[in-house]
Amino acid sequence: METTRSVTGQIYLQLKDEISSCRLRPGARLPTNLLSQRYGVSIGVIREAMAKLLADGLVLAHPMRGFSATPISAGDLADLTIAFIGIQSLCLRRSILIGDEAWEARLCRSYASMADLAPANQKGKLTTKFGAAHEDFQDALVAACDNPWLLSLRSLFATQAMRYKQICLPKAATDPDPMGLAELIVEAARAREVDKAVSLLSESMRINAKRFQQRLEADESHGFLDQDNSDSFAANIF
Amino acid sequence: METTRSVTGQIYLQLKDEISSCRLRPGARLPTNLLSQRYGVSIGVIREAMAKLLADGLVLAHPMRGFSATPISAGDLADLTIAFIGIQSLCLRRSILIGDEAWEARLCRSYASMADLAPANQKGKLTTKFGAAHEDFQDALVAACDNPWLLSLRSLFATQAMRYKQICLPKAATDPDPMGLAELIVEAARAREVDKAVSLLSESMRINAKRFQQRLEADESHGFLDQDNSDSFAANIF
DNA sequence: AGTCAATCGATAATCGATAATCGTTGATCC
DNA sequence: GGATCAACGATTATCGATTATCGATTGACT
Repeated sequence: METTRSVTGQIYLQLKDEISSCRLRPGARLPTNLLSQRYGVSIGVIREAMAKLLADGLVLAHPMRGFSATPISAGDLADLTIAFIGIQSLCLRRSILIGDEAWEARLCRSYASMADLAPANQKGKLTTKFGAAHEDFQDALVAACDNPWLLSLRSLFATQAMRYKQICLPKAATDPDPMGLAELIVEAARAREVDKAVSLLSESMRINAKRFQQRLEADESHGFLDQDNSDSFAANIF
Repeated sequence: METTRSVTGQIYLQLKDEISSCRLRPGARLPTNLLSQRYGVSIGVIREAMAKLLADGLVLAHPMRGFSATPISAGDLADLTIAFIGIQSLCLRRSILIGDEAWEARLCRSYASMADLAPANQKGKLTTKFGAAHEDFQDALVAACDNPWLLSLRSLFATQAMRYKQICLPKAATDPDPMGLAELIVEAARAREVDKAVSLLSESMRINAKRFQQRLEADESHGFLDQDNSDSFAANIF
């Protein structure tokens, strides 16, 4: 989309990053005038960036009352997980169906480099390196999927999931089995056992989501995720 | 979204309608200045509406070269069909899983009113009434799905499919069996035979898409869908 | 004559200011 | 004393004009 050259595109990417990383807190109001002077651009640019973020589901529009970062909640995570698993499964199905040797090779390579980083991860904290490797592995699984619609949907959900990762990972319990079912998934995928691969991947995603879910529910019971911190939104933003 | 009250929202809906109905031809350029004077609003409003249409996949953005209505093609229809079937299946699965008696009742009602209109349709031309009934039937199938993500994806694809309907239906061959597999689908859904219902619905959608596909390929071989009519875009728009 | 560069017209992207809208506060009335 | 309404302040939505960018055309140079 060559979004990096236009001012709007740059602002969009910055805001997307700030919201994805939860530096802009879920539920926080996003006044256009404050943002425009913060970034040194006009209000129109901010509004246009907001429109794109709206499409990503990263912000909510309140008519005549501006925008806010979309809140996160245990309930939304549950919905998101179901939908994400569904899309990822569709992509994987198609990927296995039409993937060639090159796809298999990349998948194995990706799995290997993730496995290399797993021991380091066992120490207790998830390194960003391992996180990146895990994402690369997920990408490799569906790399052969040729359907642009499914792929764009997948990246939509990946963006959403990112926010929950950022919120939950630092506080979540150590993953007892970071490699999960990865090896079995690779085997099933290479053997073109579609249903098996899909159900394994689904199970793997469900397990991960559950850890986040528990973390979120604990937070919610303490009111940590109150979306109504509108009075201190200025502090939230910067 | 209360989109009807703001100027941007109204313009968005108008443009969405004009593109969905193919009154704004696929591939046609959409110069912001022309549109702004056409609708009597500022360029900013047009741009903001474009951003939303971009999210709907109804327009394409060409950096520094404006917007155009997204082209349609046999290839895109093929991709779209696969993705749409996938999403619709996910919605249907969930709908059958948690649908109650009220859902069953609505489904039967919807099927009945479609069946009532089928004989009239047999005469040769698809009435808009039957089309609406068919859409209502599709909605009723997934009405019990409670996942907002899946539902919004479904409406996204429904919008896309609308364009192909508008283009292909008037020229397509008469549907020999307009009711398709509807009755079997209803039976399977009510019996909670998830896999059966899903595969029947998938098959039904595939058959429909195939008719459009053939029509499109015929048109493409005659060059009717050339996207490169940029010189006469003004004539295209109005 | 062919190729490359500078210029020109057309169009898109951005801006600053204006108009419209909402929530709130304070005064008035019951 | 409590409730209602009106004016105010804050914030958003919209506009028209300015600036930046693109593609094509013309002209010079090899």
